[in-house]
Amino acid sequence: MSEVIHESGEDYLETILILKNKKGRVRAIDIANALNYSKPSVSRATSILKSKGFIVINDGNIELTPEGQKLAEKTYEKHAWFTKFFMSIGVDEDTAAKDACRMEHAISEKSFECLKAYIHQLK
Amino acid sequence: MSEVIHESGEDYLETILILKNKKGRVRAIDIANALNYSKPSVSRATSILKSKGFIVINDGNIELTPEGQKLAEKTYEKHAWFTKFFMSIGVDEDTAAKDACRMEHAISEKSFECLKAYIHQLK
DNA sequence: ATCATATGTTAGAAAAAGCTAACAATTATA
DNA sequence: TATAATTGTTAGCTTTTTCTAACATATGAT
Repeated sequence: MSEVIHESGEDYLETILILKNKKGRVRAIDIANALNYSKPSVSRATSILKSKGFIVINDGNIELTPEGQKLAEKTYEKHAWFTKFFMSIGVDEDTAAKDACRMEHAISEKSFECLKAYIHQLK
Repeated sequence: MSEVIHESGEDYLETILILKNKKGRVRAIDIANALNYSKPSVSRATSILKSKGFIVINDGNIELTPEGQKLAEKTYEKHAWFTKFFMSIGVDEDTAAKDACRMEHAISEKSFECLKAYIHQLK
């Protein structure tokens, strides 16, 4: 019943956002393919996200609520920023992407803002 | 049976290293107090770490094996580095410490080395 | 309209890592 | 030494998040 979101929940929301922007429409199967998860895993995850108010499902189409959208965007921004930043300092693309996937859940808003500002001011 | 170490395993090893350096001797109860975990949780975790060859237990004294020591040091170095770095860019101590606790598991050796080198070269 | 393929759900298992309750063993004090 | 306190372990539960197998429902092509 808790409104708490877990790491995997953030991953699902982020994936939904990316798929939405890429294809317009998001079904459970698209998430399963994107994350390489089984259909039942996605089915369960989406039903939890729905019950917590992060998504709604109309006719099989999965949509982010404003709250879900906000969270997804925050997560995605961190993901994109870290990927780019790591690559800019010499990390190979593969490692950069993989690490970004974890950093996006590990860093707080506060530290992220400071980090972005610090790196930005360098240029 | 896998030799894989998980995030929580790294936390235990790191805690053992810190306690060892602080007090010389490490018992299960010390870990429980340090991490605010129950005794059974520590009991189980140490028995797993032992079976994987990261620690040995003599007479109730928990000791890192060379492999355990190496991993603990790597984790601790990341922890210390991130804490200091975050604080240096304006993050409050509390947030810096909490974030470092997660970053230490999230970042790869590769990215960490690049990051350290990049920040160091700035000065 | 029927049959095949694609999509979604239910049921039940597993692993990881925490917990409490209860018991065992050790250590320390009166 | 006997009792009390501390430390460690066992058993069994919980949550989170994955899985497979089996079933249900939709979509789509002949």
